Amino acid sequence: MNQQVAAIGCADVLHRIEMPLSEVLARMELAGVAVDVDYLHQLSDVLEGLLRTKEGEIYTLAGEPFNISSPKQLGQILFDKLKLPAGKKTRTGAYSTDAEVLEQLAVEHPICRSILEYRELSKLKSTYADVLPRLVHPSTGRIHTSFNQTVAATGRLSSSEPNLQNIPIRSEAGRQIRRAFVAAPGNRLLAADYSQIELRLLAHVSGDERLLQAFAEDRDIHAATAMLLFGVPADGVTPELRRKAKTVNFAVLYGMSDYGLSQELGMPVQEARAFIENYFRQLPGVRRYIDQTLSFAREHGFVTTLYGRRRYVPEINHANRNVRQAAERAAINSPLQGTAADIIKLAMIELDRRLRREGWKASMVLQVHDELVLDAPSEEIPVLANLLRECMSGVASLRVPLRVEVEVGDNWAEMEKFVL
DNA sequence: TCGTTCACG
DNA sequence: ACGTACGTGAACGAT
Repeated sequence: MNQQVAAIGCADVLHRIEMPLSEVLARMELAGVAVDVDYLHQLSDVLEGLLRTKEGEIYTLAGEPFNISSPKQLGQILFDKLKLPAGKKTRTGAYSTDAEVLEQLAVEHPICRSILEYRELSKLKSTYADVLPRLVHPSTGRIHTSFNQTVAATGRLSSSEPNLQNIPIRSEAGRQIRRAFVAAPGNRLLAADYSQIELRLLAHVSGDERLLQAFAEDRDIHAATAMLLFGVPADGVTPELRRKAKTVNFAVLYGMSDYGLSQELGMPVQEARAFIENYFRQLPGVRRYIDQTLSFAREHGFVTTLYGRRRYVPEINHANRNVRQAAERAAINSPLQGTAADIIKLAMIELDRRLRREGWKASMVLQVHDELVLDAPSEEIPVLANLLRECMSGVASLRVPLRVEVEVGDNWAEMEKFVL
């Protein structure tokens, strides 16, 4: 088995990453993370009240009660009874009622906004507020997730039972869930995340001069992209231009199509295509990287990360265009997402080794793809914060610096920048 | 068990 | 003419 692994260039990934990491993950799972159960029970009650109110609103607007959580019943109310214009269909041919559709219909009828709000609150209550307290272990008083090493095709970890990698943060109501994740008594949470790691890796692997320079100067990368794309000076980058550039940057990482970008930016396909052409004109190294990656994938049937991890993309030469293009997007994205996974895994191994060798009381408790969370005694925080930053930023030497942002707080929602 | 929806990076 | 962003896990309703 070792010979076969070595023969495909994965010896380092196996012996220097995955095998040592398994012990680190075991320690993290055993350590668990503290949650404030009383707070979650209160939050659940609040959500229950808000849901009841919202439910009544929706029944009144619909003229009858129905199961709001049933996409089928909801579709009948919206598209048959209220005669709202149906949008896209689902894979099975039913009219979609997802957030994107409801957002568009919100200008037509107030019930749509109410349903969006109901959905948000319902998600928070049923997936988080009601479930997390039941998963607190009776003897440790903490939640012990599983970090899965062999699930994600790119080399990322996944987390299950419960998934602690999708705890809400984007909405204000969602952040109330995150507040329940706390440090042990006398401790604080220390969190560090890689800033723009996938775009930095794109700069590294593509060698694109302007991208490299932007990161060397530690520029706001989306603003810098906006300057290039729209030909404006730094003080001409409006929030709107920056937002568009940010979308284009994400689109590149995901192997964009002109159609996909046009949908995302709400503009004609022609315009989106012009954006893309302009992007590649300004950043020719990125186009070369994409061309070379696709060409390699078509020839070999797989792509690799910086450390030799493979993602097989057998459908890269498929006759069906949709199938083939999906494989192409995966081939473009996987080396970036996968190298980022390799890098944080190496940092976790190094950090764990130092925590043990040097006798720190702190524990690594969570990993969320580009972020590590530690539960640490308050007195360890100042020095530990620097150790954490050094481990994460120093684990790989690339053509761009790996910037790490460190935060401290009493709970996972209310973190402040660590400054020393 | 599958489809839909939605939480995260 | 058509139409998808990459990677996950979980709850819920319908079957």
